[in-house]
Amino acid sequence: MPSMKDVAKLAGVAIGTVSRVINGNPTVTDEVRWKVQQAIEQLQYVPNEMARNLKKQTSNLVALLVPTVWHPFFSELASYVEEELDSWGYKLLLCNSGSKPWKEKQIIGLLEQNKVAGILGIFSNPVEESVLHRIPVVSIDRPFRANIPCVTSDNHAGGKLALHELVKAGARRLAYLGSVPTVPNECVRRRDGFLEAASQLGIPVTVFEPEEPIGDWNAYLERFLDQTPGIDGIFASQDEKAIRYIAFAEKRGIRVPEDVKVIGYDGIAFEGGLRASLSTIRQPVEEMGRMAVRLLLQRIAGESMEEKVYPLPVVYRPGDTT
Amino acid sequence: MPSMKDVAKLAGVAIGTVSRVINGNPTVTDEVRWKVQQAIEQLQYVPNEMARNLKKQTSNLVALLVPTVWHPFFSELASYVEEELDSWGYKLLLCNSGSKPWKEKQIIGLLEQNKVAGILGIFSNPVEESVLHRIPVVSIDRPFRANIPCVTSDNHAGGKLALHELVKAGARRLAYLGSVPTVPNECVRRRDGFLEAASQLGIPVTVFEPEEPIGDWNAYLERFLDQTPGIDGIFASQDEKAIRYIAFAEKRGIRVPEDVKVIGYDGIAFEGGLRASLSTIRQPVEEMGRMAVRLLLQRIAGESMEEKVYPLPVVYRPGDTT
DNA sequence: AGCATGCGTTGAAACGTTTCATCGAAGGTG
DNA sequence: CACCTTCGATGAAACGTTTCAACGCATGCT
Repeated sequence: MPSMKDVAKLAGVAIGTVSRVINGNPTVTDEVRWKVQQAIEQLQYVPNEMARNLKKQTSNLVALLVPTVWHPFFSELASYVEEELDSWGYKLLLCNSGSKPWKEKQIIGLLEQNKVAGILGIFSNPVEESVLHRIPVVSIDRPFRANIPCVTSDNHAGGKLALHELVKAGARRLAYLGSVPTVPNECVRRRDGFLEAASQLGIPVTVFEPEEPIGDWNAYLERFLDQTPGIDGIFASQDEKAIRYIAFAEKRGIRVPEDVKVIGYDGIAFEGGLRASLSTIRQPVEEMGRMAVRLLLQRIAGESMEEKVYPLPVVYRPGDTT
Repeated sequence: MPSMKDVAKLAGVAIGTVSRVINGNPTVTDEVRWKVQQAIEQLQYVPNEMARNLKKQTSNLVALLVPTVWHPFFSELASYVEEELDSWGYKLLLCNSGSKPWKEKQIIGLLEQNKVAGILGIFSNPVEESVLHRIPVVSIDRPFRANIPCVTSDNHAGGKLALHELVKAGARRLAYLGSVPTVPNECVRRRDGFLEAASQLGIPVTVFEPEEPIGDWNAYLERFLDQTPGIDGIFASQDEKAIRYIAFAEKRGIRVPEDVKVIGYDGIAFEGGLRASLSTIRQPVEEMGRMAVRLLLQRIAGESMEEKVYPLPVVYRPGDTT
């Protein structure tokens, strides 16, 4: 592999001059620039990014930390994040935490060693304060700490929207099928928006939330059905929950949407999926991904942030379940 | 950020000694090791991976190049690849090529600059010979060149399997809904396996393949229906095609599986999706991902490969469309 | 006592850049 | 003509590691 030294020798200039040509520094004579470019061409020289990074003490790598990329929402997100990063000359390091706090910590440690320029994450637990001093971090979906910028969908508005759409579809006896409320992802805000709008309209809502991550879905949904007799409308905090509910309910002879209307949240459900699609509150995944990247790059550039949580507008995507 | 120099000074030893302690070199006295570890602890020292990489002229980064991670097959693959890499101490660099040859080339160039340890890819066009001399490469799904190891599913066997399952389900007048045959992904082998098994049983098959990537699905499927009247069984070269066909056909009053049985290929279709699932030939995604990683790491370690194409066994996953 | 042996440690070179103080020549001014 | 600027180019230091030849010091052998 040829290095700058070789280029410099061949072009008959100093090594620093080669550097300036490569970095587009304008204080170079056209003649010299031409000679250097010739030499680069001839030697097929390509700059060694590692050396550059070592010198500059930062890399062109940005990490995206997700629970698992094998989930439509996260893979769609990753896709946009990669695209946006690429357009700014950064590369994407993808890490799966499996939602395990210890794994998350370990990964962040490794990322520090690798001197990534910044970290984008859907975190499962708060990021250590000390890390924040050393690496720019932007959180997605989960506002753990006040001092990390966080990009989310407008969960509160989404919850309200879900309620209004269920009512519009004719449902009157509603249930909320939620997530563990102690994990501060934004599901609680979806719930609160939903409940707030419901109470404004004087509509009763049964809230059903697990106390810990769900292991046995069948048992869980069985319990849900028991506790919500006569229900005719459901808002699920995530599409996946909605889909599982529907599969389970139909086996029990409950028809969707005739007997029960269902609205999910996320917008992951395979568009034009087999036979039916889920009505859902669609998160603005693309905007969230791109915005998170741009915020992170601002941080990397040393600019300060204006606000702390950036909620992005959601839309209702009608399907066949309302 | 403290460096080895600081640690060495604090521990009162030479800088090289610190290096040996960190790398677990056994030729270090327990006493010295202890002193160094104390110093590391005290200074909160973490090795700088960049400097290490520069010196060793390689990184702990492996790139995975996919057309788009926003496709269930690729995101599942990425997930397993990441996990396997992680277990070997490598990190995953994710790149989307968008199936664009120019983009693919550009990315590979950047990866070279970044001195990735190796590249795993679902390539859309042949990788330049010169690159192969410099970086270990393993191809997934598409055996472009004889000199790159390639991990695929056993497409030929998968095609045969599809035929037998369609016949078992009672179909007799079959069609193959395929992909552009000039792109040497392995779809042609699926077709050939399908046709071979069909001719052995003396069953006629209508082959329908686009000449270029499909733009207008409606027009395309319209044409397909016109050219395959009276068909009662379809093998689609990819799940996505199968799903689109079904959605389109049902609008035309064709019932699946009553009128037409359908089998896809990939195994991506959302398990337990809304109401119905696709019958499909499932690729062994996990095995493919892990094997590709292991092959690549062998290459990186300088070992030679035994064979060139590694086909992994597929299974039939029955759904509601046969 | 003299000498080879082996082991643990040292110090410096090297990896390939960027950056900065310095230098030399050309051009403008008094 | 001497002097000050300006501008392009130079050369070396620095980034934080790894690696390797060399070194000093016990130890065991003759």
